[in-house]
Amino acid sequence: MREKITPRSQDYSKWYTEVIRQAELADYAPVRGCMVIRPYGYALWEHVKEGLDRRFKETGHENAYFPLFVPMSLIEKEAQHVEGFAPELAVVTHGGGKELEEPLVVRPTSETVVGYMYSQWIQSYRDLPVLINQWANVVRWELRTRLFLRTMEFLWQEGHTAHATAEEAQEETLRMLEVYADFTINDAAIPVLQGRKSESEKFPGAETSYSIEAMMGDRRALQSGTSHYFGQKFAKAFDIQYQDENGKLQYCWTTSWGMSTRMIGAIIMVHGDDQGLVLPPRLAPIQVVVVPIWKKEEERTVVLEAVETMKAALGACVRLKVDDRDEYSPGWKFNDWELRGVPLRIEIGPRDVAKEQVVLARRDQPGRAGKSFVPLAGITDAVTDALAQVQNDMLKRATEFRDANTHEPADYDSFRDAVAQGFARAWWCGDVTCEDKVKEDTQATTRCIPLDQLEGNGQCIVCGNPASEMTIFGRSY
RNA sequence: CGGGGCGUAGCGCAGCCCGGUUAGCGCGUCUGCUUUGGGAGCAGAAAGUCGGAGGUUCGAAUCCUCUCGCCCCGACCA
Repeated sequence: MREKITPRSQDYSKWYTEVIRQAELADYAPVRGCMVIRPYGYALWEHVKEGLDRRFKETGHENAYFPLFVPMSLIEKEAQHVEGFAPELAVVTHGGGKELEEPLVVRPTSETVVGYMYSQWIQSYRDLPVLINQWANVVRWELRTRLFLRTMEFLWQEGHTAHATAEEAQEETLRMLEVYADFTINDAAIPVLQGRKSESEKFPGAETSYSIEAMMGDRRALQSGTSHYFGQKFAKAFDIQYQDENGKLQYCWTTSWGMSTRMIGAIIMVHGDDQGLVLPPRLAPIQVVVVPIWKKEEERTVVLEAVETMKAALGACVRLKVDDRDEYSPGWKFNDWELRGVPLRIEIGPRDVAKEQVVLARRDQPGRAGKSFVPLAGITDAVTDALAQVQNDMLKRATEFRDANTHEPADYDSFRDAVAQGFARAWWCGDVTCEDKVKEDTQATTRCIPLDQLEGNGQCIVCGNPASEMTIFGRSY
């Protein structure tokens, strides 16, 4: 028998790890800080990928692949970029039994190789914009790791674009931020705040960084996607130039944006409960699980026949799994599929077959509250409606939770309380010393400066100086 | 890198302080029978270089020295 999961209230991080391992999303690898993504976890990732990839294509992007190794000299071309990544680089110094003339960095991100290639591919304004995405793995030598949230190697997607004008590049940066928000809200059912990163939280080498920020079940923040505007910094470092309509040589304006397997961590922490995972229907590898129930052999035949009929009707429109394993009892299966977060469960036994109905149970509403009887005749509509309803309710619940834990403190004392319990939305002058003070006092950091700002001005919550922007503060992962 | 915890069967642990012959327990696994509407029962079976190296001893999971690894908490980060 599988162990009961540690309740979230008792030890949130233990709960998180246990859910991942017991639901078989991932496992620890023989290398410290690395994980194996198991089939169920990978299936979830594949749905994340599909949701994003479709949106990238819809916004005009193409996929390509750049190499894993980056010559050290390329990494060093952009000063702030090296500085930011140097401490977490994995470097290959030997190959084929010999010491390499130039060490190869295992990419922590690909701006540099991409920049190098773009400088060769881009000659004319007619070559622009270049809109490329790649699905890849990257390595960052993290000191403290956690499954999905921060592993040494992780899977992600990184978009890299080059444009003829600053405006175009800025538009692209915000467009992709919007794509991330759209995916996260509508597919992952996770409400997010879109905003700009402070100077200190910026991506190394970026002119402006944007992120989407979500609140986890323990009220901490998770940066769930980023989009960067580089201005001409990378173009100048990598000599990405084009000739404009007037024959003048110009540097490109570039962007990059990424979302990673960390998203899976967000899904676990935003929706999960003490029973385990709760997956949003749009991304769930299995949307509906059918648990047939019988006592006698003849009942088994009748029940399985009804299941087959149902499968024929439903299988075409939802990702359906029939759990006809003989070795487990129905109760065991209920618990098992709840742990795995399957959004809907159909129970069907001899009594149901006789009444031409099934029991439909919602994962997001545990116990009797989430159960209802549904006539077999209208099963397809009932199931698709229920899936849509679960998806909606999950987003609604997560949004209510976040809003209930987001405060607008009036003074620094209440700000400290607010940030200890969730998010604080407050005026901030933009000065790094205020940011540092907050971090020291409360461990909280600026998460982002939301794009949606109220009219007017206020006073910095820390120093009292005039401030023109409201900022979200919170403790983060 | 600082602090804490842990390495004994697939998983979770006991045994260690106080050395003793075939190293236990629960879950899981396998076989058989009975079961199946919220984590089934009985019977039987397989499975362990006690993280590694060295030492002390007639004898080491247990004592000593060294070492490797992992997890959790802090500083750095998608």
